[in-house]
Amino acid sequence: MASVTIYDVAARAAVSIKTVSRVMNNEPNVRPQMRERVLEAAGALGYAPNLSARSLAGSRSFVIAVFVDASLTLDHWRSERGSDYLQRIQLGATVETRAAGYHLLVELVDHDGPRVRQEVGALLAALKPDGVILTPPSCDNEVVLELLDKAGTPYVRLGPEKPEGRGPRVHMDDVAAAREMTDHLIGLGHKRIGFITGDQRYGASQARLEGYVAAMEAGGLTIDKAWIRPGDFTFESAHTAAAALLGLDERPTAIFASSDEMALGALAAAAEAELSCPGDLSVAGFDDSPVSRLSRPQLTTIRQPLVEMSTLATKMLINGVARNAEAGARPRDELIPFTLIHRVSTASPKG
Amino acid sequence: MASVTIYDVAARAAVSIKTVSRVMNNEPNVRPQMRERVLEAAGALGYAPNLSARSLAGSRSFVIAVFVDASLTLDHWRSERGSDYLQRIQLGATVETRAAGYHLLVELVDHDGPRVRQEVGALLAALKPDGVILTPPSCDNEVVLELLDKAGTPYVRLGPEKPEGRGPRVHMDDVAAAREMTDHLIGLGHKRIGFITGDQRYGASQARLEGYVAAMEAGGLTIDKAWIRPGDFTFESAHTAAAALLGLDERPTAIFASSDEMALGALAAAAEAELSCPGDLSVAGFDDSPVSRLSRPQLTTIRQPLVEMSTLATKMLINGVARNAEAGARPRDELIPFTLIHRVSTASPKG
DNA sequence: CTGAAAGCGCTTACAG
DNA sequence: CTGAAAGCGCTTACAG
Repeated sequence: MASVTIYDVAARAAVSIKTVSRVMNNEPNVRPQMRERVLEAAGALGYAPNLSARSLAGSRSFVIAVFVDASLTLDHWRSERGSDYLQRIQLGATVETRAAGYHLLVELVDHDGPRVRQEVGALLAALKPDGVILTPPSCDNEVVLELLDKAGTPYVRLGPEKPEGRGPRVHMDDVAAAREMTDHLIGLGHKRIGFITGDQRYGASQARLEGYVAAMEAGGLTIDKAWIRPGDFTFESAHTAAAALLGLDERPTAIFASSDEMALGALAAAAEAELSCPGDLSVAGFDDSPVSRLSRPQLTTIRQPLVEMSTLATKMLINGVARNAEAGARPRDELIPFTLIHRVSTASPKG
Repeated sequence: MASVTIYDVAARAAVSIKTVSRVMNNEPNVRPQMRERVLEAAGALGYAPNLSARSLAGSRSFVIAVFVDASLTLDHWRSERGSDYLQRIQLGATVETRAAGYHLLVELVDHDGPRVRQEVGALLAALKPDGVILTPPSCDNEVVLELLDKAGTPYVRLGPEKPEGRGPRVHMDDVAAAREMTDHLIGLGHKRIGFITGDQRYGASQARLEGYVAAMEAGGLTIDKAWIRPGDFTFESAHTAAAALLGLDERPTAIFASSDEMALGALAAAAEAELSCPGDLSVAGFDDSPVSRLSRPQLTTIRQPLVEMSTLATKMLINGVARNAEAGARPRDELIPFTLIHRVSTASPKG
């Protein structure tokens, strides 16, 4: 079926295509009566402007792209992990792009090796997106940032590690969050608190560890280095780590895992050691992912405002706020607040 | 920065733009030497063909869209459920589109009310996607199918309920899967098997119930209607349903939940009733979602081949297989096999 | 095997 | 407030 074009609408409304264009773009300088006629014709014909033509002729593509790391995504899938990080990021972006008449493109980017430059270069040249949302590690990749700057494509960095003047960012304070959770445990009376780290490929892992260390020090508690065990965000890694912690001569009375999924692994290890939670052992998670509510006891955790972050990032891109890299103007830096969700898995230690 | 166009490449290689076009599209009839020169020039210039221009001038847009229901998605988010259905569908589609040089667009569609026609019509007119992947309930929506047919846009229906001649589909047999799981429980020696249904807005919920009923009947077991309890795919709904089942005078020795998340709810109810799993009670799930491995005991469940399904659907769209609605030719119907994953949560009843 | 011309459906930059 | 012309960067259909 031949599609209906701006010419068909113009003919039916007996106006020029320019007038149709004005109406479709909500431009000023159209008499109400003309606008009415055009709208009527467009409605009757079921007209919708062709995106490709708009993009080619004009300066906007009505497309926002999200860059996601290819190998991390595939890894995540292969290791069958339950994180819904991407899903939440996407939800905010999809809803927001849709509301503004934009479209969301999900692009897998291979950040390892020398292909990045070629791949991202081609992506930007072919797509000409009006904005790009950068998830880790894209948000910290020098080549990606350079290419984006060179192409003049606005972008927002989601949860970046490197702050220094590299474009607008939207993030949360992982250090402060981990610190608050550790303070929560200390406040409950815990002195021996174990910590399970996340996958070191993510900057957040290091930040959360820092927060834990800072809070322990501020609380006057000396960290036994045996209390810090490596994990990689998987249930199994935390299961192993927690089992080791619980096998210590003086075992911790609380375990702070860097993700909810890992907290569940710690819970399983506790059950196997016949320790009740939170009676014998407190367990804290991080993320407030759906799985944090799928255990008994339900997990005390940190709520990451991922949907809010991607919603804001998308808005900035569409409003043009992200573009304001004015001479000397500092790029926007939005810190979104986290929340400690106190559920059932943490309590005061016995005695 | 002004982008590099086909003219720049043609000039540098000292050929016509048509030759550049041929090389970029891997068309025949180009001498190796010419091709070499063009490739060299394109590489040096960092040229990538503009998608909008290709789409406008040619017959392909290099875009595949996935239609996802808006309210179901928002509901899912609000109810904080842990299903990764969409994530898995998207993974297959993203990887496949990328491999073929295509791009994946995620479109939220509002299927309730009268807006569908306008919204989907505008989407197709504006985007002109080369193919559309239809997730439920898009795959069964008459207006969506009609619009797609009228526009001549190839599509694949993922997990549709209505089979009759409405375009190609890729799906799994939920009835057979539920039947196999029920047979598994019967084979273990269970006679009183409780069933928790899924959200009735999804066709799969009804199919799974049917499979359960069919297997019970085939096994010569009479179903007490108190054994079938309503759920909506959430942990809480199953927790309530399972508690009711366990409160029966003659309680079931096994519970088959229509999703993994619900199986975890059943597990929690069992723990509260001080019943061990699988010793006192067997619990089976459905989906093989990541959460099925996050419990102790790990869940026996049905693996849904979602990534395989979306991968195949995308391939069909890109290969043009989905387009073959030749006169009289029956649309492709691909049934992807499921797998019963026997883990720890199911065993023979005591005694 | 190669290329010159026309046109895809819009927006831009101008003119009136 | 409205419109005629040019052009965005490609592919199509055709000629040689």
